[in-house]
Amino acid sequence: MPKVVTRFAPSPTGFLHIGGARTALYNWLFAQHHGGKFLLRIEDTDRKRSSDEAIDAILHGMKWLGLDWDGEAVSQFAQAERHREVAYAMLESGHAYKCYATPEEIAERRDAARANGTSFRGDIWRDKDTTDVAEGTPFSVRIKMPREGEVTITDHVQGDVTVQNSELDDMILLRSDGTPTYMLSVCVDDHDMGVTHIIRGDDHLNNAFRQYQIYEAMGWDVPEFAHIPLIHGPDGKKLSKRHGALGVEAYEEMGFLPEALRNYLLRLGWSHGDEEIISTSQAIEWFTLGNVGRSPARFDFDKLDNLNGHYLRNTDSKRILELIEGTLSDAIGHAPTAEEKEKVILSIPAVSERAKRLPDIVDNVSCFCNIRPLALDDKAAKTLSGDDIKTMLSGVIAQLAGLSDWTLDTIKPAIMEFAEANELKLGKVMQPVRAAVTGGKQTGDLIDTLVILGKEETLSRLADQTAD
RNA sequence: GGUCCCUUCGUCUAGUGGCCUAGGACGCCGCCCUUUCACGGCGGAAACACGGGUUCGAGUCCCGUAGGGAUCACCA
Repeated sequence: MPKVVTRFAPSPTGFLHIGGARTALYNWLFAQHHGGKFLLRIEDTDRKRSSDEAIDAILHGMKWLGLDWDGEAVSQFAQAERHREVAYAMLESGHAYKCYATPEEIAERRDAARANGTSFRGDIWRDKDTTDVAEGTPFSVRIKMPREGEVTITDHVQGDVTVQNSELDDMILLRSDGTPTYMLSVCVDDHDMGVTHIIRGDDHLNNAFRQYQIYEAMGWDVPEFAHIPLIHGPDGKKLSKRHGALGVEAYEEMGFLPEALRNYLLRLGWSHGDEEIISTSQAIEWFTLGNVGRSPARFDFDKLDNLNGHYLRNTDSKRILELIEGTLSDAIGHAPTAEEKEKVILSIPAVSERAKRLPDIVDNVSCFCNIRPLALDDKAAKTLSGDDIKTMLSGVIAQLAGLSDWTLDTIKPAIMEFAEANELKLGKVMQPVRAAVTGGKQTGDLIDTLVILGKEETLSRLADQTAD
């Protein structure tokens, strides 16, 4: 068995969308699983629709997701000369022929056929005598498809699929301007790059039969195929740029961790028994094409959120800080100081417990920075608006101010003592203190919060709420 | 319309003829924990599209119907 070589071949007409990301993931995983290679090729043969921005977006998306490819990303357009060479070889061997029909003529014939309920195979010049054609007349090169028989492809996901050769059209290999089409280019590149397994979207299943004939005509080994189902939007409709499909950078901006998205994408259409949380190394060990489902899946943000929350909780605080530093600066209006960062890091474990996305952490962790006077949310404002709250808070300040040690073991007894002395329930004291000190943010255990904040900051915030 | 593919809880899925009175996860509902919030724990509602076969026995195999999807470019 030859070494496994897979590839991801996006066209640079936009960002790397979620479906493409999953296709790339599966290709990457399959190659890793077999100790093979994973190649990246940019399908830029359509010069008009390709852009460098799109290429950058795709490369960035791949890197962010952690899908590293072997060697350099290859430009398909750069191989145009080789593709042309193959087209001419097919012309030479009689597997292709010149077509002098104009695009208008073709369109006309196609429309007529459609109206008749028949199909048009583009074969106007297939058997025509070309001796009368004037020198220099532009022509395209079309493949001469077999008209008899059928081909069965054993797809690694879809199983045996059979198509009658009579269904195949004489597709164009070389446009009349001499540029190769995608259909030709993919075959040549996949062959030249030694790709053994083509794992791609379901939408290419029909193309496999057309491409099969190119391999046959050239006498090349036909690669293995695996056509994975497409991803649909929450409403069950196909995900497209117009319809809810987002680039992976959008998920990055929304605050998802790449490992969470990877895990989600892996489970969307693939399974290993009841496993849900799957590490990358585990995924590499377990991934096989046979476990890929055959029906399209819907994208579900709730599940992604849940998974992301799991990974957030298990991520080192320092890394979280690095990830949120930029947005945190925006939130507090200045770049966090070293002292603020220290407090933020201490608060991250507790805050992460209740977060689904990075912005949730930023929002709650922001109150550990020096942003007095603290803005209060509605609930906190209401808690602090009660009768005698100011007096009570002043009492708490007095109680706490006397503490020489500011720790878990000194603060809690002090507050309890204060509550008892004033015949107040603990909650009646804790809730206003929490509101005054956090402004309503979710920060975990109150005493922990006070410890992290420090004595001075705590007392200042409390004092802020006793002033008129 | 032609061709091809698909069809288990709302969603992602387990299931490869008996282990299925169909399991897990997300979401939802209830309870517990609790100084807030969340996490967590416990419990609950919730599905084999339909109709025929084959078989001692079908979610699992075959056929049909319905529904969904893909594709039919000098785009990729």
